Amino acid sequence: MITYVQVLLLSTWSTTDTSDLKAVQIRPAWRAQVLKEADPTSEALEDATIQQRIHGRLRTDIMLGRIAPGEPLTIRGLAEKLGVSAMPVREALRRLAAEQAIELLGNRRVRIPIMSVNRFEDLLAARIALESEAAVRALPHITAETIAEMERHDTALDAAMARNDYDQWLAANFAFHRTLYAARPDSIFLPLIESLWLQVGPFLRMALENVGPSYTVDRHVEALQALRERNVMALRIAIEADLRDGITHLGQRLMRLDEALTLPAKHQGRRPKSRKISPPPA
Amino acid sequence: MITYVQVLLLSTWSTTDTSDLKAVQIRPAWRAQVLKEADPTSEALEDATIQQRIHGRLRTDIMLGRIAPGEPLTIRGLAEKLGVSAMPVREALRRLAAEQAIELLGNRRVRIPIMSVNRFEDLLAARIALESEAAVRALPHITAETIAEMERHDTALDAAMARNDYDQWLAANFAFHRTLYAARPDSIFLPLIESLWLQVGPFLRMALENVGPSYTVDRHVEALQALRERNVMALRIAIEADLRDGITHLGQRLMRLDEALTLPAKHQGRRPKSRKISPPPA
DNA sequence: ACATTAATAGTGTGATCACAGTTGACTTGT
DNA sequence: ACAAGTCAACTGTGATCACACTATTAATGT
Repeated sequence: MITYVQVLLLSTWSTTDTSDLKAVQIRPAWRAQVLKEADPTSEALEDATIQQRIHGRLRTDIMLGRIAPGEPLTIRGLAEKLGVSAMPVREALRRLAAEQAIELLGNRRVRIPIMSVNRFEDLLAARIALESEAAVRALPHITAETIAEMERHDTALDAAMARNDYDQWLAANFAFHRTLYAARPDSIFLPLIESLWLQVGPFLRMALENVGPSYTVDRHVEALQALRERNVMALRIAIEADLRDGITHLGQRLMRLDEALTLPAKHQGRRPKSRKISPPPA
Repeated sequence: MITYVQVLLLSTWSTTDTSDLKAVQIRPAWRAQVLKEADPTSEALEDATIQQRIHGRLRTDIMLGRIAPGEPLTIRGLAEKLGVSAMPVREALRRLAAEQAIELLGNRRVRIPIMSVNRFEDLLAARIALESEAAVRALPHITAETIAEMERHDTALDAAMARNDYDQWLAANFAFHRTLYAARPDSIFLPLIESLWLQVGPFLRMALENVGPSYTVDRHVEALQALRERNVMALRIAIEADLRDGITHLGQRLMRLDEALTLPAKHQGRRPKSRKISPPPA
């Protein structure tokens, strides 16, 4: 008899070290979902540079969690896959690294950053601090059209949730918030907030696929109501509650994970402050 | 090759089906801490890539306001000035653009973003929101050495102010705050905050040269006192007061400076109309 | 047999070149 | 003398190649 463990995938990586092995079944849904080809969005090629298109594509792929953490990302590989030269790809990757979306490790490896309890809590706190402030500062610029567009995104969100389309669910959720914050012209908040989304996206996607959507109370309608009433305090509360509700109990399970994992591996000692992967001993 | 996963334990059950079994290693908070790229603070690294050195140098130059807004920045010009090829320079510029430090205009022009009243107020609000939160979250990790280092930066700040050395004044001020926020390991706040510093830096420098240092009350000693007492509320208040006091009445003179900035740069090209980032599919 | 070493394929970095579009000083026309 | 038109130099973008280094595979030794 074999004991199976249902787990929430946080990250994957590869190595040749075979010490300390345990058997776990991996659900097929976790298999690496590589970039979908022929993404019909194709925001109008316009006159954008190739680097911009590559960047935008990889950006949405990461934000919506279409790229699994641990999946190998190489310049030449992406260039060949996307049918372009290596030049635009490396600039796009450099840009994504500056946005904290990917990590460029020193050993010629690129990966999506690993999620940890501390990092998750920090990301949530930063999102609440920035997004509630951005919402309040966007409030004076809200028009009826803005609210209408947010409502459209909200209905798209419900529809996506109804058919368990996590991809569209995440996209609609981000679009809902983005239209709110982008109402203020020349907002310096949006780039910072989207950097946070890029860091949370891959984890949210995996959490959704394993736990399912967790919105019991629709905070979006509360936010919309606060917008109509021009109620600053209600808006701030709604945004914070939206972020906290949709995420917190994922964070609670994350806590248990940390306990469950630190316990059996206590003999590994404290986590090293800074450790380099040592080259093969000569 | 073996694939490892970092997982969150959700549930366990038993069965006899052994299909689709894979070997994984469960190690909590495992971090492949290979040297990350771009440690922005310490640019004195010896084995860094050329692109990293260029990026770090331009980064501090912008943050301390050594590059005047409107000064022409070209890839080949910087490459020749720094004695390197154009390749590292363009990647460094791309990275700085992603950090909101510079603007890549559509008409083949690069510039430091111009300051406006709205943008300045947004930057101040974002700094307060992020930095006070980062300070509070760093508080549990503060040690005596941290406070000692911050005091050293504070004395350096006073010394720089005494001799009107705005360059060192700004550097010491940023270093003071950075050591505080960096006390929390793996802080995701620091990159976001430094992005804000990069946007405020050029303007602060110009304001200093035109108005002079404006610290009447030293909020840094209050912050240090709050750190020693582990007083969360006092720390938050001190940080916010520090940012607000040091900047606010600079903002009052912002109007005149804004005119002075936009006036001589009339032929710098129009603001890019389509500066928004490509939204994900909705 | 297993660990160690050598070899090979593959990686990011940096340099150089071609190209289309822009800039800005110069030429030209009146 | 002054404005409009012109052209050469310059710009960022993208492609291709060389190089040092790495990780994976294959060969080797004990």
